[in-house]
Amino acid sequence: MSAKPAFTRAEPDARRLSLIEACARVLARDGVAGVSVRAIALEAGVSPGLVGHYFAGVDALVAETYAHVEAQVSAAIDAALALAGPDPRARLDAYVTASFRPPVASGELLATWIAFWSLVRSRPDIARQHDEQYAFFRARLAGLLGDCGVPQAQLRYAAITLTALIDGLWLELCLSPQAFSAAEAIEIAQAALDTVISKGR
Amino acid sequence: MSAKPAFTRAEPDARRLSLIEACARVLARDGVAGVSVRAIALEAGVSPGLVGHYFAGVDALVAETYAHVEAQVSAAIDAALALAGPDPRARLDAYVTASFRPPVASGELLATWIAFWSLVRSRPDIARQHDEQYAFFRARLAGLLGDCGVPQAQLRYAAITLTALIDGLWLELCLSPQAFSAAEAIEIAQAALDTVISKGR
DNA sequence: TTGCTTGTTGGACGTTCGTACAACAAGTGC
DNA sequence: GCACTTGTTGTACGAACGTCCAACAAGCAA
Repeated sequence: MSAKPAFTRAEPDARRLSLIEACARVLARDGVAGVSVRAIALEAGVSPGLVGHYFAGVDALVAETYAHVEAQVSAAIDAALALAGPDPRARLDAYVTASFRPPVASGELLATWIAFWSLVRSRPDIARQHDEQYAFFRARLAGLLGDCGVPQAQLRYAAITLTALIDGLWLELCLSPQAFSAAEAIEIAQAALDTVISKGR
Repeated sequence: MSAKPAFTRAEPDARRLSLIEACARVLARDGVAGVSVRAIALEAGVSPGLVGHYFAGVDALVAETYAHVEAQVSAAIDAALALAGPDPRARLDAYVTASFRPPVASGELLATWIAFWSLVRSRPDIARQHDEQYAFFRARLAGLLGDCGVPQAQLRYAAITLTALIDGLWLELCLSPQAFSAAEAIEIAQAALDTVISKGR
């Protein structure tokens, strides 16, 4: 008679991933306040002790969850870029459009971002992770802008400007979706693109 | 022989205010994770039970702290506007400049904002408070823009755009002050002002 | 001075937290 | 089939949490 196994032994990487995904779900459902070792273990269908076996603490797990979710966001944007083809301006438009549609713009994602932001000020390692992430955001956008003819000397300002604008629109859109629509956010961001690109010519 | 009083009885409004200020200090020092009834009471030099006597819970206290801190921010901006005199464009410049200098742009303030944001998704009353607050932000900016000649038909988009840009710059400036400087943020925001205003003419 | 109102205290209570660890069992190599 | 490694469990522990409330005392009215 074969009894059901008491647990299944997973590949370490797979188990880490399942815990990270469980953390993302808890953040999406209950926000920062709902995150705890036990809640995450319960969500992952795993005993509480296992969380400590893979992560130094909740903070570290949140930081890795942010990195994982951010990688998904980047993948979604890269997919949109690939779909847009080679035309530089079409690629920028695709970047903007993808930024304000699911899965990038969503209240569930916002919870992960906020949880991560709340750690930046007190944890130097997480501050560094944040800096690297946003430097990457700006660098990717600067590349797209350069392809559209924005001169090198203006790339830094242009990238900071558009990253901040998109970030601000994204944040307010996720926090209160009824203040303005995703379509309006796209329209606004593309108008800003027009200005930045035409100025550079 | 007059012994030292065991406690001093305060005006209800004054006591509420001291608790709100203590909450703001705890948020600034320890972030969202450090906020608890006991920590706030200790910071205010008051017994833990008193917090429950004035506020329904930590969430309500955080919401009122946000409102209070936001009122200080608005007061700082209004003071900058008053100092700028009557010229519409000078007033807009003052608005932007004040937005990126202390006390508006500061990591301590950010902690209060993040704590508040973390409550928006799960608490409908706090979501409403947020919506009203940002509607006010946009309305004030729309007023200043209208004084600069931006036509009525474009006021809504212009206000959304500039609020989002300033918000995004402010957020990234507070999170990682070394990515770009306050002076650069001011320069960027004023360039955006130029564009929006000249487009309207 | 006396009595009343009520802001305030401080601790009890049950819950939940993160951590640690001994025991267990799944999978692997031999 | 056996021993070994180690991923996994489940619990115990102390600390910290929010809530509650009886007792206390400051300040006011009479």
